[in-house]
Amino acid sequence: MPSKPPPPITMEAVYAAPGYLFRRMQQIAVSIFMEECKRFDLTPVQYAALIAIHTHPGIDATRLSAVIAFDRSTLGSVIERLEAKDYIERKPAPEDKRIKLLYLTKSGAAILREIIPAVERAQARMLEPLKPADRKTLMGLLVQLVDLNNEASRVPLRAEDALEHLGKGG
Amino acid sequence: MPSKPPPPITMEAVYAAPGYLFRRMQQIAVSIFMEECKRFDLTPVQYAALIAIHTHPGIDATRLSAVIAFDRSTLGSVIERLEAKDYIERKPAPEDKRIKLLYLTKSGAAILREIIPAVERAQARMLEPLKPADRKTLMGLLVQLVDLNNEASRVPLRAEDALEHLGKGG
DNA sequence: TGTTGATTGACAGTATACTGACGATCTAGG
DNA sequence: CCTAGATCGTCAGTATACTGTCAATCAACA
Repeated sequence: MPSKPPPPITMEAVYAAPGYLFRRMQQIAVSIFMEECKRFDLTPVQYAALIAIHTHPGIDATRLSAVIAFDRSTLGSVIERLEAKDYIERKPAPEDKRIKLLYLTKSGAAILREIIPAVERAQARMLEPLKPADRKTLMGLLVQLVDLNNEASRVPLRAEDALEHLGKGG
Repeated sequence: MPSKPPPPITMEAVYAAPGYLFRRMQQIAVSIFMEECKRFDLTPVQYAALIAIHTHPGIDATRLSAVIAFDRSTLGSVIERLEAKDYIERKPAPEDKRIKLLYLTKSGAAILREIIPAVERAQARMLEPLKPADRKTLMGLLVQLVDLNNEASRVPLRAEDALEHLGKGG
């Protein structure tokens, strides 16, 4: 029986590959986000971090990285920049000298309120070319895929675990 | 009539946002690619560049950036690294002193042949958690979305345009 | 022909993203 | 109490990704 021939080396194969499409779509998404939000001087990553700190005041950097599925090393510089812009502040934890707790400043809370409409517009624009039914289908499949592939990424999302020690009386 | 209330600020909203899901999926895709291909010392981007140079020998950096939808600045360092690994070589164009033409070396052609099965495995693994029918649906929608949003990215894909001057006799 | 405008590759600067390592610190076990 | 292991923030190193700029070069036009 004949063995399967090797796949042809063509750009068409690249253009149809999941990895290529995910990278391309991410580039497009960032581009649209930055365009809608350019008057705010906030990147998508910085936005996600602000939301997480707003939702969980007093979170530390390691737990924050688990909540938004971010590399801890990368997060260090993100936090630094947010602090430099006076959107967040770091306070040492009294009971653990290793930890620094993160809080939104008034400035940070204000920018968050202001930027949200722009973010909503950006998110809508990313899917706009699709028919409404297709948007739902795509998002549904993506949520599934990201969830089922969670452990495949270096920094899996640990939304609940990360918060056990945060005022929930775990 | 009552105006729509502002959306709540929650992590759930972030987790369901297209931009967040695209970023997350890209992280996962890169992670899987690197895992399957770690013995080859090639990144996803370097792989795409090699394929494009293989398909279009003698392409220059600017056209290459259009063919794989890459920033020209970024591409400079990618080319540098591929050249340092002796997978490609740069030759000055005789009729235009600004341009350097890109060619695969024997080493580059060899690594390409060897890595392809690993890349195929990686691409398959990214979609593996979904049912076969859902994989097709997702890829179909993504291809559409990336194509229809092409102009929204800073470096739109220009597959055909870029090759008008390359042995096709315009 | 000579100048204008566009293109090419290169560079500096910023911002993710990941690997691996490190000292400081905390926790558990003996 | 004291040490072994774990955790925390940080840092160095590499690799995308984008913005903006620059000199060299080329093409087109007056």
